[in-house]
Amino acid sequence: MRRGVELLFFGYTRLTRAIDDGLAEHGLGRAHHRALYFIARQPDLTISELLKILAITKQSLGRVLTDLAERKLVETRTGVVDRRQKLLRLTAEGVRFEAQLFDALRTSLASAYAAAGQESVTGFWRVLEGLIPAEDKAMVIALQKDI
Amino acid sequence: MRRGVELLFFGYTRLTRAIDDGLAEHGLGRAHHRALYFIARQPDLTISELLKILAITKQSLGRVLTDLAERKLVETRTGVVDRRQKLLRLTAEGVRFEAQLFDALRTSLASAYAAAGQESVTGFWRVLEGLIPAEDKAMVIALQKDI
DNA sequence: TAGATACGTCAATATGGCTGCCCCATCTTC
DNA sequence: GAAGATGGGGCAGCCATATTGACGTATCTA
Repeated sequence: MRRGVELLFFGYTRLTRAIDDGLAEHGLGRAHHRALYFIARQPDLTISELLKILAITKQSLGRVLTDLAERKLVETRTGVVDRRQKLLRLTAEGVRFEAQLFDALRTSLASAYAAAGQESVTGFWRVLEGLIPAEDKAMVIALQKDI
Repeated sequence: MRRGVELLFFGYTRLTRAIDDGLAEHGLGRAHHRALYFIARQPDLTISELLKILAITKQSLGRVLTDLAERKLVETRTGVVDRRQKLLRLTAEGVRFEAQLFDALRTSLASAYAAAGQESVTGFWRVLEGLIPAEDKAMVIALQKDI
């Protein structure tokens, strides 16, 4: 039990640290990366969808998105079916930047995957899925539909 | 790959959220819990050891420990072999409180473990171990010696 | 037309990090 | 025994990221 808690703590914090330098070059923090990541993942995401994923307040997200827009990493378009919505997308530059950050994550994860073996990776996923509360599960599964 | 990143993000954040209410009752935050946790884990830990584990600065930790001491959850004693050191310990109240918080974590983890099966749990551990950089590994292993 | 929804924004506040600098007590080494 | 290294504490100031509550506007739906 304690082992799981600790490994999760160390694994998560060390993985996230892997991209701090890349972010700092643009004067951004981890919060920006999280937004960037999920926008990259699901282009034309709306604000309210992103709010659900990140589980932060509108104000917190607003600041982050403003920063990203100022740096021309993210752009918004008015929704087609509902003009109140804003659809979020990465700019070409945003795509490049996110890919660069993701590369650092991928490198770390890939070496952990390789060291542990495919079977372990499946177990890793299974346990983590079990940690997600029922009310959030639908959202996470929706994300992974188009992996 | 993206799946691993996402699951780690959701799994970690959702697990940590499980204890926010318990902490808030004492006016504490997650930083306090992390200190509490590792002191519970290894009584008579020194300040510098805890600093290495948490990988934060002395000042940040200082504030946290002050809060915990004020609430009489943690106490310090002068080191035996080296009188400059302070050995950190939970008070009886601290032990009770940490156990209560840990219980929330255990409940979440236990249900994830049960749903995934023992084999998956082993894989979960293996992958997470692979995420810990070589320079931190010795420290984590030392922690787990006396599980 | 009335109400709900999506988004934006103001002000104020809290938490948890950081840097740089300086202090004291104690241990170690010469 | 003196000099320097180490463990710990503390100050001032800063930054990033989150919170709440309230209010405004555009747009959709009944």
